[in-house]
Amino acid sequence: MAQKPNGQILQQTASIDRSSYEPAYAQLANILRQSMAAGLLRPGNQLPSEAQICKRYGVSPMTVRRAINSLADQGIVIAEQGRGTFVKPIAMGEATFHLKKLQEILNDAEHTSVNVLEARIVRADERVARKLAIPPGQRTVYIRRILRTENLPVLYHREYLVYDPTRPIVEAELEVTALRHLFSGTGETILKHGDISLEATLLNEEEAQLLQVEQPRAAFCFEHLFYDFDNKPISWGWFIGRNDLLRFITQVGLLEG
Amino acid sequence: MAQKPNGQILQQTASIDRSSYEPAYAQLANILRQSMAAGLLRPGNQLPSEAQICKRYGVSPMTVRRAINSLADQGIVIAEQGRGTFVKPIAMGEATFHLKKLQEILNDAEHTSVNVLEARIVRADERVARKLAIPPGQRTVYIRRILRTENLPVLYHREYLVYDPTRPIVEAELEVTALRHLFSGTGETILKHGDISLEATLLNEEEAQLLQVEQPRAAFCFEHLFYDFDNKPISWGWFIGRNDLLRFITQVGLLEG
DNA sequence: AAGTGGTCTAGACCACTAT
DNA sequence: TAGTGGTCTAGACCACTTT
Repeated sequence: MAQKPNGQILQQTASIDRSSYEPAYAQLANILRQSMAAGLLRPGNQLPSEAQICKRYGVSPMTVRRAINSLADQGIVIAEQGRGTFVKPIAMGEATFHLKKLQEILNDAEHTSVNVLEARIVRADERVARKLAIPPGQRTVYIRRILRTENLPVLYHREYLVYDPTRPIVEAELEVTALRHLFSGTGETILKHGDISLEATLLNEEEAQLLQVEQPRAAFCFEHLFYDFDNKPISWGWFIGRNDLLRFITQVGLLEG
Repeated sequence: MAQKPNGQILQQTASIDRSSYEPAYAQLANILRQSMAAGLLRPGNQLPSEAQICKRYGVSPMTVRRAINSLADQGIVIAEQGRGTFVKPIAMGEATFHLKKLQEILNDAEHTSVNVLEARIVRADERVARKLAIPPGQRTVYIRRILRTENLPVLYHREYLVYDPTRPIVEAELEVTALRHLFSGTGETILKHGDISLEATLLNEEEAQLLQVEQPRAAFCFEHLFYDFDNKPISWGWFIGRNDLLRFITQVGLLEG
C-alpha cells in the first residue's frame, strides 16, 4: 500500500472558513474526503503529512489530528505510525447494518401501534429456564405482541420475563410504549446490557397467520437476551419481521462528492 | 434525564498510571466506563464536570474531552452543551450488525475455498441493464461462484459485471482471491463505493441444491451494487447464505466490568 | 538522522443552559 | 452570572519506520 506522498495535490483546493459554524476539524475532514471522492487521492495513496497539512491550511497539529482521526474512525483512511496515512480501498467486510431503521418505525407513533395479544404468568420450561438462568418451574411473565404500521403487521414479538414483583420492569413492559423505550433508550431502565442475534427463518403456521402472509415464507428473526446490573438475565425473546416490509440497507466506501 | 451531578462518586476509584503503555485518555475512559458498569453511575446520572475530572485525575482538559468523546462515540454517554454529560440508557435501536464475520470466513484461507461454477459473457436483459445503467443488449460478464468452508457450501454468489476490457476489474474478478480482496480491502481496487442490502429470502430449487439443503428453506440474501470513480455502476450481484451456517450477533449496553 | 504519526499540556475563547 | 461542554492553539515529547 506504500506510495509516494503528494504534497501538491491539495494546493488548489478550498480553504478553512474560520467564521463558519462548522468546526475547522470537520471542514478539514470534508476537504480531505472530497479529494478522495474526486479521485485526486486514490486508494493506496499517501496523504500529505500532518505537518504539511498544518502549513497548508493554517491550523494547529491537534486540529489536523482530529480531522484525520475522524476519517480513520470512518474506515476511509488508515494511519500507520512512522510511515504515514493512506487511503483505504473499499471493503465490503466493513459494512454495518443498523437496527435504527427498526427504531424509526417504532418511534413513528402516528402510524405505528402495538397490540398485546397475551400476557400471563407461566412456569419456565427446560428451555426458558436455561436461557434465563433460573430453576425450571419458576414463574415467568410471557408476553406476545403484534406491531403494526399503517395497519399492516410488521413485527411479532414474544418475550419471557423473570417474574419479580419487586422489579419495576414487569409493570413497565406491559405498557404499550415499552417497546419504544427499549429501542430508543428513552425513559428509565434497569437493563445493563443485552445480546442480540439475527437469523433468517421460515415462518411457522401461527407466525404466518399473525403476520398475514402465506407459507412458505422467509422472515428475519431477532433474538434478544437482556441482563440487569447484577448481570442476571431478565428478558429473553424474539422479534419476527416480515421480509417484504423490513429491509436493511447500508453503504460502503466514499459517499457523495 | 436531568439529575444531580455527583463529584464524590469517583473518589476512591483507580488513578491514571503515567508509565503505562495505555494512553491516559483510554485509561480514563475505562475508569469512567467501569463506574457505569459497576452501577456507581446509573442511566440518567450526570457525570462529574470536565473541570472536576481534570483535578481528580491530574490530566489536562483535552485529555478528559478525548476520553468523554470516545464514550459518546460508543453511545454510552451523551454530552449536552451547557448542561452536562449523562449516562445513556441501553437502546436496542443502536445495535449494529457487522459483515466482518463474513470477512473472517473469507480470510481464513486454510479452511475456505472459492469455486467458479460459470463465467461467461451475456447480453444484458431489461433487469440487468437497468441496474447497471447500460443499454439492454450490451455485453456483461456473468459469474457464479460457490464458497465453501470445511467443504460445506456457505455462500452462493452471482454477479453481473459491465464488460470493458480496458478495465482491470474483469480480469481481477476472475481470480479466486477476488472475493477475499473485495471483503478485506486489500489489493488494488477501482471501486469507489457500493450499496448493500440484506434480506431474508426463500431458496429456490437451484440455490437449495447448490447449498446442499432441502426446500423450503430460509436464507440471507446480500445484494450489492458497486460503482467506480465516475459513479457508474460496475458490478451488480448477490450472495445467498445458508442460515444455519451464518448468524449475526451483536451486543448493546455496557460490556464487562 | 530525518520524517512520520501518537500523546499530552495549560491555557484561551466561544456557545449554550440554568439560576 | 456562573457553570457546562465545544473548539482551538503552539508548542513539547515519544515511538516508530525509513533511509
